[in-house]
Amino acid sequence: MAITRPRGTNDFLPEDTSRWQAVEAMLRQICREFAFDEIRTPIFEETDLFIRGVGNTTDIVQKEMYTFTDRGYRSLTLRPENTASVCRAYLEDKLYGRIQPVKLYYMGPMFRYERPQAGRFRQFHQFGVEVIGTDSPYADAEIISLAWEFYNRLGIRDLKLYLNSVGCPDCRPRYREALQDYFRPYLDQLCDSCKDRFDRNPLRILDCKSEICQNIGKDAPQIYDYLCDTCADHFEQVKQILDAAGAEYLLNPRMVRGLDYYTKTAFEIVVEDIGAQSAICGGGRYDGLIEELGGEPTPAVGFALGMERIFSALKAQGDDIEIEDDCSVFVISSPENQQTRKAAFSLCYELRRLDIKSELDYEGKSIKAQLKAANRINAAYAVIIGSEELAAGQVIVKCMKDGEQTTIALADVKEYLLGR
RNA sequence: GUGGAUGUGGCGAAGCGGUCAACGCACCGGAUUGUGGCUCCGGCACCCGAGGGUUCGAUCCCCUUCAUCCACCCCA
Repeated sequence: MAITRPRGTNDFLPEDTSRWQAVEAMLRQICREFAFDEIRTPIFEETDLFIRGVGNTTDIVQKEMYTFTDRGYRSLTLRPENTASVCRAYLEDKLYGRIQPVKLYYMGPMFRYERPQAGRFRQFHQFGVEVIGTDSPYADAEIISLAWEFYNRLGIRDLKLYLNSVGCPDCRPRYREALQDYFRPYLDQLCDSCKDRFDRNPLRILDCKSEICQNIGKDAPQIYDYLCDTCADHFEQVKQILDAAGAEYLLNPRMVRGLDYYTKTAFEIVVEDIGAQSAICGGGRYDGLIEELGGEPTPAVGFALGMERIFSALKAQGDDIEIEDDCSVFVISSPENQQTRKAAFSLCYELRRLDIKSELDYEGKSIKAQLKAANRINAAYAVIIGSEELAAGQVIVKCMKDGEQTTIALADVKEYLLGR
């Protein structure tokens, strides 16, 4: 095979796309119930949007972006995530002038240049929601419950919801310093990646898989002791609202968000048994992003969930989405009689207009072969238009399940089949 | 970017230095007259990811390369 698809991309075949469509329909339905409207933004944007929006220090910006120069010498980037674009649209399209908050959802492909692995692709698909224009903890709780409801409806089990607060530009730096002060004496004992993390993102040391680092980090200061009053209060309210709603969450003070723009609430939904990339949904509050992009200070919350990981989880848990793979009617004609073939074509067309899924043979195969084809695609009925039948204005309707067949008038087939 | 595993027909899968590269599934055709699903018969890899090398001889050994999978990193 000469040309293959680019590394880390997938072809979704009919047996896949029907499942995707079912999940997408479920997501749209839930969004309707929660009063979110869809937004579609470009798949590529000016590179600077992501540098400013996602954060120059993040892995995404530093090594994972698909950036190219177009013929007008503009630097463009395939979107690695969609929140920055939605915020850009909020400003550019003046959504701040509408009723606040603005509640939007999106779904579509995202692109990150990473080594592929279980649950990780270079082109992957996210569904996400954003609530822009309110700092209410109810908004945080709302989107969390939306995500949770979705997974429950889908039937994914053993989910864990991790909740944390990562503070804000007022209080996070203080915590960061406290952590660095704490780890500094142990710096040369930490694992290699944690030595890097020390400067880049000391919060991540707490989450290291190495036992040594875990042990060293045991008595490290907790974020909760450093949150400012505003953040602490907000966090407290989110927890109380979730408690009141009966949501089960786990506080995870070590959970860090990868993207620079997060403030206050951070959450993650995780399923075991889909491999190392077990985060199936991640989100939080990003009160500083709109301002960073040149707008008025505007609070917002959102999350993104990975579509591919949904299917991994379903598969790992032995579940599948019910899909219809049968055809209702196969119309058969006599291969040697063009009149019957045309009559079959016409009947097929009419059945389709009645919303009856119908097929017929194009190749002039023998009746035996056509019946075989009907059987193979799981047709419920075969309608046989033979020369003799056509001459008499009749057709044979054969039930493929039990083999019973009856001869009826051609004019009556549609009604007959509609009644089945 | 780093590490490990793998790469034989549409799919699954034997063979691992020397007979025509097993087998199963799928697919195609046939088993008398216009009728499927079962059974039976027949067909289906000048080639073993690609390129080089070693050898009298390589799918099986070596090198390079590409791809896939898994893990690190990070994240959805």
